[in-house]
Amino acid sequence: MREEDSNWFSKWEEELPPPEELMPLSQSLITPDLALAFNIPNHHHHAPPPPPQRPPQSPQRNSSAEFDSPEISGAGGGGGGAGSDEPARTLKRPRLVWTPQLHKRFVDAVAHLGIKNAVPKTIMQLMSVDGLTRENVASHLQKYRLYLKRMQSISSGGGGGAASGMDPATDHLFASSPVPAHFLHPGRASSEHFLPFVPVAAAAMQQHHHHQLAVVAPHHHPQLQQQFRHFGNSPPNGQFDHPYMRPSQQQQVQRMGSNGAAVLPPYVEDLESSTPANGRKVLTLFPTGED
DNA sequence: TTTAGAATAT
DNA sequence: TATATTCTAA
Repeated sequence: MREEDSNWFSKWEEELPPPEELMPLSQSLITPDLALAFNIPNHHHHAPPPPPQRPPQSPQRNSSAEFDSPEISGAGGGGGGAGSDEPARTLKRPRLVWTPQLHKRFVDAVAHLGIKNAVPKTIMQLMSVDGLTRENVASHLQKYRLYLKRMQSISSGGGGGAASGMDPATDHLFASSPVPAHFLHPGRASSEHFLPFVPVAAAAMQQHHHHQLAVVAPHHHPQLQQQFRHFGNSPPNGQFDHPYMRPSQQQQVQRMGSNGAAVLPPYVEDLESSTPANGRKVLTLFPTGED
């Protein structure tokens, strides 16, 4: 019927940067130890296979540990604690750093899913960022919602100007990506074709063909964000950075032929890991060289 | 059971 | 502070 509905996704895809636009990885930033731990060949340039991070939730046990972190996390000796015998099952992963690019991915996924269907699991699947866990997304989503709420409060109450209550440092990340209008006033999209119901792509199950509900059951009522005046959230300038990275590795995200399953183009993360004195690894998505 | 959401911890 | 982890509800 409406071509718009059918095209919205295509159009959205088009705006995605081609592989040529992909940002060069800065693998060199990866410490030798990390590279070794992740089986990353020491390629000064080029794009080596992404670091196989331990799959988030593996219902099935992969008998073969893809990689085990050597002494980078354990270090020291003296027992090392839990890591001695046990495989990388309960290993702590490096802390994820949400770069503007990654956040952009996040926003895009949420935007196209709709607030209603934007749940951590779905978002995670749509983002197709390997290594991303539901927890990562959930945590970020939590903060993102607070951010949106804060913006609503500002525009609504307006007590003292938009600048009030705005933490530059805190909101800077979120400010990097424009907030879709539907986020602010769900249910009523003035000049935006908004899909009332978006069947989640899901389908991204583990290696196994275990079928899971691809759609979120509209059981509960999503708390509707009160509509508020649309205030110019567009960043001053130079906020549009959509340089993506090279396609991610194997990503079992397949689009559902049934309905317009949203599949975001592969996303790759450059990881730059640092090993602070604490020994806690830090996973960093390398920025695309924006300002 | 699993998952979302919020609270809390590091 | 940012993110992870934990806890509780649905």
